Amino acid sequence: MITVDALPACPVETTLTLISDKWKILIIRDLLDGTKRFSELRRSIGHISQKVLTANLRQMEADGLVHREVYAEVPPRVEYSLTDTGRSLEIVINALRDWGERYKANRVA
Amino acid sequence: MITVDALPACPVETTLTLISDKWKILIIRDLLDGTKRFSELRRSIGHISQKVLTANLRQMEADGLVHREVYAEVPPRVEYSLTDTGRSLEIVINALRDWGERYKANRVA
DNA sequence: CGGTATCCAAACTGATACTG
DNA sequence: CAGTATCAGTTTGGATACCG
Repeated sequence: MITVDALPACPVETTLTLISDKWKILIIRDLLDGTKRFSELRRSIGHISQKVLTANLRQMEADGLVHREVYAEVPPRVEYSLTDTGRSLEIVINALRDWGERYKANRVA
Repeated sequence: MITVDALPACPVETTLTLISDKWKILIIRDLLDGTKRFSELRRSIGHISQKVLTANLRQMEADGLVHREVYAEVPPRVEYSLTDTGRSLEIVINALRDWGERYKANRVA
């Protein structure tokens, strides 16, 4: 858990502290579509190792962005979803998406 | 220069390819205030080494985000500014800033 | 299935020294 | 001033093996 005191003064840096890792943004992008299991998430993100995905999800859970629900079944099932805070990042993701689309369009033009 | 062909299909990932490095976002944040010399930029960003700042600026120049102007003086003067494409990232930066402010406010509350 | 633990190679970073 | 070059130290990441 990143405490308030440890957050940088600049709000831009605050956000970067929480999601600058590129995987985190992709995790949020994919969880915006709804709850996903660990393996589903791994597949939808693309090329990410189990270790790195786990580490990212644990941090995001600690930071209050992601909710982790463990079902006591055999075989085990673990589902990940966005918290309200995590979902509020949709605005940021959309800004990234819009800009990426325009950048590509300009490059082709 | 990242060619169009090399850009990921997902526009979110395209944007990340260009600016996911946290320094790049801070560089853009600071250049949004106007043209800056190398040393000014280094100071305004905070704790960044000369090597890393140079490397980031070179890449951003190649990607068409930043303009580099060298003045043939002694001592030399090099000024960096945003291109139109670079400046268009202001929307993204603002989204990051707004979200960071809200996140901190909620943490305190 | 969804992890954790371990090892190792590769990437990044920081400090330092030097230059046009 | 604004770099480039080099090298050691730290981090990061992938591969593998094993567990509840």
